[in-house]
This record gives sequence, C-alpha cells and structure tokens, in this order.
Amino acid sequence: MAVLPILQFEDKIAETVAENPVVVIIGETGSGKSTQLSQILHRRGYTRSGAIAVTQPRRVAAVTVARRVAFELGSRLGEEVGYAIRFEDRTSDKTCIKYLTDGCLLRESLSNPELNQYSVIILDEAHERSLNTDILLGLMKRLINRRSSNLKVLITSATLDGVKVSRFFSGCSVLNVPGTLFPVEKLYSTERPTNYVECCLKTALDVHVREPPGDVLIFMTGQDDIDKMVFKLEERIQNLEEGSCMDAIVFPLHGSLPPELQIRVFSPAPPNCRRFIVATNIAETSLTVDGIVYVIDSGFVKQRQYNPSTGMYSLDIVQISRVQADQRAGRAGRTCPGKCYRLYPRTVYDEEFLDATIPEIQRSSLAGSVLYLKSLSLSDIDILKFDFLDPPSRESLEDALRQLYLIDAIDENGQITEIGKAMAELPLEPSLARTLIEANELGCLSQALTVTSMLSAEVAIRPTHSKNKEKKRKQSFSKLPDGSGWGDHIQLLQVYESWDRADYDPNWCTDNELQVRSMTFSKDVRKQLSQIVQKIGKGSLDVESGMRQKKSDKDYKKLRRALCRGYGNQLAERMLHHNGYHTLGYRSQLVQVHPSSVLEADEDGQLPDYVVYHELINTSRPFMRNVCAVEISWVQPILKKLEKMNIDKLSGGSGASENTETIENKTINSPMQAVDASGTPGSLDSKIQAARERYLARKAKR
DNA sequence: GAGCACTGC
Repeated sequence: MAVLPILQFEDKIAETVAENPVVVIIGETGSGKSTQLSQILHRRGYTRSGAIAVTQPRRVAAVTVARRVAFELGSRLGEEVGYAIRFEDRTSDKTCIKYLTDGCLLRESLSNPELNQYSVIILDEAHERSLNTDILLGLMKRLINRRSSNLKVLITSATLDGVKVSRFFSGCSVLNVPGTLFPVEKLYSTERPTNYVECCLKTALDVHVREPPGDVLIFMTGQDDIDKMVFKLEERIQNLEEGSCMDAIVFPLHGSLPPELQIRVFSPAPPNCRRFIVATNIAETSLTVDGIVYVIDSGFVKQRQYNPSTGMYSLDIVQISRVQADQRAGRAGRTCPGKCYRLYPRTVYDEEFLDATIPEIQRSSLAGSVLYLKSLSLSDIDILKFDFLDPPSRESLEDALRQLYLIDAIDENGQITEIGKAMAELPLEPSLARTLIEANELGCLSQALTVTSMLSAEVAIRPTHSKNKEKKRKQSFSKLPDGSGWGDHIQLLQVYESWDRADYDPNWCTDNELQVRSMTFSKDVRKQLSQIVQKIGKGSLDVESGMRQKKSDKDYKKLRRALCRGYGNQLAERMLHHNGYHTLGYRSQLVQVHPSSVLEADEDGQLPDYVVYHELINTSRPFMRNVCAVEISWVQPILKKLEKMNIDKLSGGSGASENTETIENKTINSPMQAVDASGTPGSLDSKIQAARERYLARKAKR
C-alpha cells in the first residue's frame, strides 16, 4: 500500500503540536488524517498522560476508522484502540486511542466538563459543521484556556474554512496536508435547465453513449425525483440500439431505502456494464461509492431549516454551496481522473453559490443545545455570548430560552432548574425529556418511555384509515391500532405495544409496513432511556409496567396530561367555526392538523379544542405533525406562564451590554405583547380570557 | 387531504 501523504509530515505535525495548544490540519480526502493523526501522537508519547479522543460526525465512521487503526497497530479492537457510539462502548481501561461520535463526547463532557481523561482531542471532519461539532469547538476554545494540564486540540478542516477556524482560535497554526485525489474536469452548462430531471437524464445518456467505461453518480434532491429518474433512465437505455454501447444498470440511493437495497451500490459492475447511481446528498459524505468516474451535479439539495420567529420547520430545495459542489465533483476522482457535469453555468457557481453551506447551528431549533450548555453550569458563560464559530442569531437563542422556560427547564431569570438538570441527562429533545419527568410524577412512566422512544426514532406509520371507499378493501387487512381517536402519540404507543405482543418479531414490522430499522432503533432508545431514568430515580422506577395490559381511555388520560406538560411550548387551540388551529405561544401561527394524523373529530365533525403537536412543518401549508388531544384545564397553567414570560429576564439581563439600537428595539417590542392569529397585537391576559370565552361558548352550544 | 434531505445523544 502506498505511503499516506500525511506520514511525510509526521515531524512537522509533531513539532507544531508540541509548540501549540491548538492546531488546524487541512487535509483533503485520502490524506489519511483520520487514521494517522492519532497514531502519530501516540508514537510521540501523548498517550502517556491521557487518552487521545477523535470525534467523528457519524457512527459508521467512528467504528470503521477505529477498526482500521486497531488493525494497523496490531491490537484487538476495544483494547488499545476502541470506539464509543450510542448504544455501544467498545473501550476498556487499556484504551488510549478512542474514536467517538461528537455527540458522545458532548455526553462525556456533561459528567466531566474538563475532559481530564484526554491529553489530546481531535475534532475530525470539522468542516462538516455538525451542530455537535460547533458546540465542541466553542467548548474547546474555552477549555484550552482553563485546563491546567497540557491539553492539545487538533481540528481537521477542508481547504476553504481553515483560515476561519484558525482565526477563531486566535490565529493558531494551520498545516496543509495534500490528498490523493485525481484531477476532475468540470464541465458547466451554458444556462440553467428549466427541468432539471430531464436535463440530468439527457446528460446521463450522453455520457453513456459517448464516454469510455466508468460509473456515473447523479446528485438529485429527493426520493421522488430519484424514482422518476431511475424509471426514465432505464426506459431510455432499453430503447438504445442494441450493440451501440455497453450495458447499464441503474440504482437509486437515498436514506429511506432499506439497508439491503442501499448496499447494492457497493458491489462492482458486471463486465461490460456501466452503473448509474442516482443519489441524494447521502453520497456526498456518508456513503462512498467506488468506481465513480463521472458525476452529474444538479446543483440543488433539499435542506431542512428552522425559522425561530415562527417556530416552524420547512424542507426547502436550495442551491448547494461551492464547498458542496467541489465535494460532489471530488467523488469522480477517487480512482482515476474524472469528469463532473455541472448543470449550471460557471457564473452561477462563482457568483450565486454561497462559499459554504449554512452551518446546522444556524438552521436548527436550539432549545436542546442551550439546555445542554446551561446544564454544564459554566458560571463564567452567558449563553447569549457563548463563543460560537458562527453564532446563531439572537432571535434563535431567545426562542430557545422561551421554549425552555415554558417547559420549566429554566426559571424566569434564565437559571437552569432541577427539572432542567434532569432533562439534560436524557438523550431526547427537551419536550420529550420534560414529558418523561412529568409522566414519572403522574405514574405513567412506562408508557411515556415508549412514546418518546417512538418519536425519537421517527417511526413512520402508513395510513390506517381512510374515508375513501376504494381503499376500504385494503383497510380490512389493517391490524394496526389507530390511537383510539386521541391522536398520533397514542397510536405510536399502541403500535409499539402490539410489536411487544408479537415478541418483537421483525416480520411483524414488515407485515405492517413499518421499517424494521426504525422500530429496532426505538427499542434501543427505550432501553437506554429506561437505564438512565433508573439511574436518576435510583433504581426504584417502574419502566416496564402494563406493556401487555388492555388500556382504557383513563389510562391514556395520564399520558396525555404528561404530554401536555412536556409540549407546553407546542400547544394549539382550535378556531371557533372550523377545524383550523392557532398555536398558543409567543407568536401565534395559523396551522392545520397534518392529513396523516389519526386524531379524530367528534360526532359533529369537530376536532378537539386543544392539542399539543410534536412539530410544525411548512410544506404546502403550515401543518402540525403528530398531534395529541389535551384538555383546557391542563393548558391554563401554561398560558399563565406564557403571560409572565419576560425575555429580558430570561436572557439574564445580558441585553444591557448590547448596543443601544437593540435596547431601544427591545423596549418598543415588549415581549409581553403577543401577536394573535389575525396579526393584531393583544395582551396575553386578554388572549387567555378570549380562549376561555370561546371554550365556554362551544360548551354551551353542545 | 399530504408526501420526508441527512446526521446524532
């Protein structure tokens, strides 16, 4: 095997690390940084004073790289070299090189904020800018200055943002390590296509007819387009004149494909046959397909983003960044020189594309991250001024604080509460963590563990009922429960319990069109959560009760009540004369129950007056996904809290040091004002009053 | 009456 480029730099790296607490290593694909950096520092004696931690954004990467390094060092996995990912810790007392996901290191930092067991921490693939890596970058910057022992931090990054990371760490050293990629010729379109599926199709056929052997990787945005493309491409290839060119096979590749269909792309093409792989951005970083010589890049990606001013997610098709475009092109140059067909003009790449993809931290709800940072109780840290490489907006941080306050994780002064501390221990979104704690108080912990695990694993249930008569025939085969009218959370509980009655048979999942993968995942989550709540409750909690008991509505009442508390920041009230809802929060939104919901209307066709929702998603319209019916008496205490909420106090008075303009703005837009669904501001007091009146009016009508 | 990219504790 050829010597990895990074080994030629061994002395230089060791020297730089010896002299500097932080070093940025810019290493292209194939430089060997992931496997070699840890070994170099191990050889130089850094494992004598502690272990070397190497973080990865993905689980598979942590496992495969650890395996490789153990092999190279001739040791058994789990001894000298080990890894830790969720549900699996393969390390021992002997472990001195530990690969772990960035999320795992964050968890470790919760119980040991100084991370004293490590002499070196390497944040690998930092250019991917995962939410967890970004938080770690901030924590590392702080740790460097605080830890008395000799901590070394290495950050690996791609070419473009190396300088920026260096600047973040007060101009630390940057080392460049070349990679082993072959040149990729980039071919641009003269204009942007009006129909990019057709354009991809045409380009793919051109490559097939004109270019020498080599597989083709096509980047598209989602499952629908991929399926369309696969179908059309197969059809067109069949119609080509026989013998005019080589054979071809076409594979789809995306995340929701079952694993056995995903791995098909790893077997090489049969002789005299070209493979076409039509993929989402899963093929950009997560899965590496060998044999690719041609890449067709649509220039688009589907991206989920959170809008803190509405509390809503949307899934948008957006233009990729230059970093992303180059990453895609690089996929053609792994085994020999390649070609990349960019279905956009050069000027679009140069002038319209962003330098780098907007980091996740600026596209997500930050409630979980803010709670995590608060629970580290770093007394010297003000959350609104936490030193991020790319700070999230103030609006987004304030949104997180409001959410945390409404579910009792922080008090009115922004201090973390006992409840908040317990929530941070749980590897769940804050709302679900809060639900578990409340469920324990109310005596329905076991059920809540099931529901939160199912939501955490994002188990998708196919439609179980339909008013459409044509589909009625199909329905008779359906054995899946329907949530007894209370909504999707209850259905998830019932589905899991049915699986339990089937002794967790994977075939039961397939028979019911449930993904085995996600069901198994939810079982693992449930087990992990049970262990953690047992630890918090000192082993006295009932985490298994009633799984196979027949449930009555009364049983669900406690659970729904716990959910109402947990989703105190995600409540909605139905509007008087129809089945639309408006959210009850800092800013009200007009929303509808997602059509996939099993929530039932009463005999008058009216949906429940109050619901909680798991998420707001703006697709063709704003929808609440996963809803559960709750009762007004449970909602009222939360509305009172909303009324008391004061963002200036929640943010710990840090507004005082902001510039004057912001302070003035704050005073004018008092957070005590809420905008109701019609867009008119009104005090929350009057909102609650109005809600009560509407409720009474409805009651009288019945 | 809609349709979900990708990760992770």
